This record gives sequence, C-alpha cells and structure tokens, in this order.
Amino acid sequence: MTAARTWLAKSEPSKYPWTQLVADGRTSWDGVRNFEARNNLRAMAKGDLVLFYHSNEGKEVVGVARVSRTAYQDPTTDEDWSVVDVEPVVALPKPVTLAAIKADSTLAEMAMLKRSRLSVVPVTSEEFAHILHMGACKLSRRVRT
DNA sequence: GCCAACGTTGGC
DNA sequence: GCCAACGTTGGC
Repeated sequence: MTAARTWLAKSEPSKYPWTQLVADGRTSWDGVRNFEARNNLRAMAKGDLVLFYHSNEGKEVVGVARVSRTAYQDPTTDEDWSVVDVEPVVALPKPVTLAAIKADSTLAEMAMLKRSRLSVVPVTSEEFAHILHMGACKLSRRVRT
C-alpha cells in the first residue's frame, strides 16, 4: 500500500461549486477530457485528499474533498474517460487564493502553477500541508486515512 | 471579453 | 510522423 497522495482539482463555481458538493454529500467528478488529467484520476486511491479549487471565479482553494470511489468509466460518454467519486471533508476557514499561492515561494513548484490548464494535478504532501495552514485549516482525526 | 498557453486533430 | 490549425481552459 503506497502512502495516500494528495491532489488538486478545479471546478468552475458556475458549473459545480464547493457548496454544491457539500449539499450533495458526494459527487462523481466527471467531464475530464484530458489524458493527463484522466491518468491522475486513475492514480487516485480511496481516501486520497483533494484540494477543491474554484477556477475562473474566485480562483482560490475553498475546501478539501476525499476520494470515496476510485476511477471508473465516465457514465456521460462511451469513450475511454474516467471519473472518481468525491465527498466533502472540510471547507477552508480562509480560502487560499491563486495570488497567495503565487506569492509564496514554497509553493513555486506546484504543478497547478506549472501546468495551469490541467484540471486535475498532483500536490505534494508539503504543498498540501502548507495550503491547509494558509487556509487556517486543521485536519481533524476523522480526515486522516 | 480578450488572449496566451497548450493539448488535440487532421492533412499531407 | 510532422506540424499547422483549431478548440478549450483559465488568468487577467
């Protein structure tokens, strides 16, 4: 068993905001149509934590979600794309903006900055912890996998 | 709303 | 298999 990994996934708030995930309790992360993003989805393990980022509007990390089901066929297409299921874990008390991420030298190597158009990217455990810290978010025991 | 970045498609 | 055209994402 490899160590749990952490990720960042983008959603446009006008399409599927964090509040909707909280309201739904669980959702399938569909619509990914990029090979690299798809491969990242397929690399997710159950229990992996995912930073939920609002693109276009807000441009900030707003919460932490958790993978509740690993990759399976995207039901919205016959083609070879995948979805995972995620559930909300906790909202960040202080959302972490893209500007704040860019301004922080310890986050300069983040994949989301280097590969800005990729909707699902890996996050190192250091980066993950740092963003939670910036977001004034303490992971409680129930979050740990 | 514009435009840069960049992944994907399709002609050759 | 190369590369130009095209489409989409996402920041500004």
